[in-house]
Amino acid sequence: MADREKHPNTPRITKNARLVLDILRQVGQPLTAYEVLDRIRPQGITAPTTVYRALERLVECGLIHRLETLNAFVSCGREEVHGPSAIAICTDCHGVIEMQNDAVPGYLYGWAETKDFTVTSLTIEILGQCSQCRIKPEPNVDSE
Amino acid sequence: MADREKHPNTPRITKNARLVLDILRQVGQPLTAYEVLDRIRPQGITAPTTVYRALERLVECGLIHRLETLNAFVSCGREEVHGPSAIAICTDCHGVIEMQNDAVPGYLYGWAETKDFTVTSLTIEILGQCSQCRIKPEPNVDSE
DNA sequence: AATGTTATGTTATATTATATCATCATTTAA
DNA sequence: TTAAATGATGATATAATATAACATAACATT
Repeated sequence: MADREKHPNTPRITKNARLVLDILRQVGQPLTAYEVLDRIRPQGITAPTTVYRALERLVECGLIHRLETLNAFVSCGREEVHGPSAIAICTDCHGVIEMQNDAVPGYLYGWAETKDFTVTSLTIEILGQCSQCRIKPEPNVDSE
Repeated sequence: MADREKHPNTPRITKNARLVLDILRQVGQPLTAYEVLDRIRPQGITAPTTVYRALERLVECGLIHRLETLNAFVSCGREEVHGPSAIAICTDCHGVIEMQNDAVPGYLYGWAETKDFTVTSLTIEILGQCSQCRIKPEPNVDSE
């Protein structure tokens, strides 16, 4: 409630949004909408629409990120995110590293401005391999 | 052919890739795979698979970009692209502006390195409104 | 010609996302 | 206190995006 007072233009966190947020926080990794749905079924949620609505709300609240390159959603590293961030995603373990530095967004906004382009959203995603997974590569099933 | 000599690890441009590339170049705007399919049907192509294969090849060749935020594909502004670029996409007219500057990718690579993260791909997309569309807004259907 | 390799064709299906409309809950205002 | 308005949820259907799997064709090499 304090949240709402501080950020009155932000949608409130409804019952379903709460359920979805808890799942994403508990997992700590990106999940697709349907993966969320599978985990939320025990709570009586059966329709994709329901999950998508909750996810959309949470994105608007800045509590989760949508990862365009994975078609998935992940809870923010910090409690809440303000302004755009860059996200590195390990394609092996699906771990996520967030960068909250303003430098890159700042630069991109600046560039957009020179093109007389009005920015409404910024997506910066980096796919690759985290240090853990480089050291200890995916256990290969048929490595004879 | 000179191309293949210069970039031997790049897939060659096959018949279908050629067809798709020509369409994307002619249109000059992002198209979804199925929009490409519609325009390529007259050439006897009927299956999504065929289009996706061609698109994948063209992305590998660096001749087109995949736009993650639109699930669409657009031919490169330049003949061919080397290294990652930032792309601004107008949500009104779907026009695309490419930035080929190395600064941002360089910064992001640097950041990834500090996290000991090995980058395999970089996606930078900016959604918003181009100057044209800000001046002359979308003709609103029911503006009474 | 036999073989291997790459590209293409064909069918089916998986995955991701939205539209639509009905119902329920909560607030607002008469 | 009810009526109206608004916002959230539920339920069903379907749209839009993408891939799997396997068959055939084209082409190069031997």
